[in-house]
Amino acid sequence: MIVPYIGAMNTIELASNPPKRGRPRTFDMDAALDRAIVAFSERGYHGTSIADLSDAMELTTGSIYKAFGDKRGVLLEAFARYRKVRRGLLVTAIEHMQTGREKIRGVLAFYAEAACGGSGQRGCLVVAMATELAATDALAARDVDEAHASNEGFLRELILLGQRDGSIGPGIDAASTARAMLCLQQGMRVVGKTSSRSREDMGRIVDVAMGMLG
Amino acid sequence: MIVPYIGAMNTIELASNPPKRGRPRTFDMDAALDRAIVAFSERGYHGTSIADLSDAMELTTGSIYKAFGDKRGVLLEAFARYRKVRRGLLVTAIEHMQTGREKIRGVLAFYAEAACGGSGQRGCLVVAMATELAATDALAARDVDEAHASNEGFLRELILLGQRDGSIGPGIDAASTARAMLCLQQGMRVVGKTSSRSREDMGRIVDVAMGMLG
DNA sequence: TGATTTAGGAAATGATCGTTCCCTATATAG
DNA sequence: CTATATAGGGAACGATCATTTCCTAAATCA
Repeated sequence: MIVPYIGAMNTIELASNPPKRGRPRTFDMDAALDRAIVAFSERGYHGTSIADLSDAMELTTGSIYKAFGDKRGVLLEAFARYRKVRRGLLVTAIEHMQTGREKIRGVLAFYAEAACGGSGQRGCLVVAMATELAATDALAARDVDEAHASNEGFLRELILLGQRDGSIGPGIDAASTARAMLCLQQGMRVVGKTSSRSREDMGRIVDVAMGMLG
Repeated sequence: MIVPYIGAMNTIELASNPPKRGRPRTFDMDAALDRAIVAFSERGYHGTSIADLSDAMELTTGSIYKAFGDKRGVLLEAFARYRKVRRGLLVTAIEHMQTGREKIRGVLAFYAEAACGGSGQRGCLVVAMATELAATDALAARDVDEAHASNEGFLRELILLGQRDGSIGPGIDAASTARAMLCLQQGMRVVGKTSSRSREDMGRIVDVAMGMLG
């Protein structure tokens, strides 16, 4: 899915026009990855065996290795899709909001909601990869760091937007506040894994966190 | 270490005066657990094999099973010690501070410091257990939830202290603010795993987070 | 059509996993 | 001293792990 950058035209061509030789793939790659995301998020990388993935993705062992190379390949592709899908949902969730301040609240509420109930217990793949693999897998660590930097940057831009539209005071340090909010997001996903806290409890966290905007 | 509850006197007696029959233990239990904590925090539960533990704890396979029953037993004891040690260090770090507000800052700074550099990459055992085991191990999930509740309660009491000593305004919702700060703590440990952020960056997160106290 | 290429999948493989066994060592109890 | 109880530790065990192999199926290319 993610192809190396060569140039705009080539990248698009390679991504959307894979070579049409041999028997075509019959399973739905996105659906399979979505199921892998659930498995890895719930049980972690080492806690998910190929047999588990085979069950979850509804693919045989051979097909998994044919399509992804190895177990780590499944994780890396699942991670890339996870980021893409979650970012898409997040952007949709806040695009109708008017001010930078409201959008920031929307982002935090998006994570608070994800940290509740079933999706909360399922957990966040970014958090799972960070805690389990960052220390031993350099590529995984880079991916996690990229995801964090991206999320932090997204928040920072929204704070700057809020300062331009006047909904956030000019005295706020956008970079540091974005970083703090990134930590809050990731922490909600950790706390949500055991979810003895209600949706209302998580919602109030958002209210409190908005205090960081002055 | 953990003994079944029989009665207050018996419990204390058993815990502090283990029966003195048979060959006495020759290894240092706390030192061994400290090494297990490092191993589990770095690589996670499933990512740490008995052979890894044997290397880290400087104990043979047989000795580990003799002393802890099984791999999960090592984790649970390591977790208990992790909580005890960290709480001790935290209490010491803030006891000289005068106001509730200052103590809260001290707590956040304690976690910010832990999230930096080597200890940041090593990671937090509470976070590791939450993300990897909460979904599949009910006892581990309960332990994590207890740890979170304890940390949240600790913060809440400090906020209430601050409201009594006047360093924190009476309008602050102690419960929700404590919960938000718990998330921030846990999130710092997640982000700290890839630690491309400097000690100064983490320090500024504390400044921003203090804004939640009004 | 026949050659080539890629996908799907069952069975086999070697490595590593967590765990147990068994023997020795060292303490206490009588 | 003998019996008993617990710790230390190496070797062995069955289970499970990730991965490979090999065969069939289904597409394109010439």
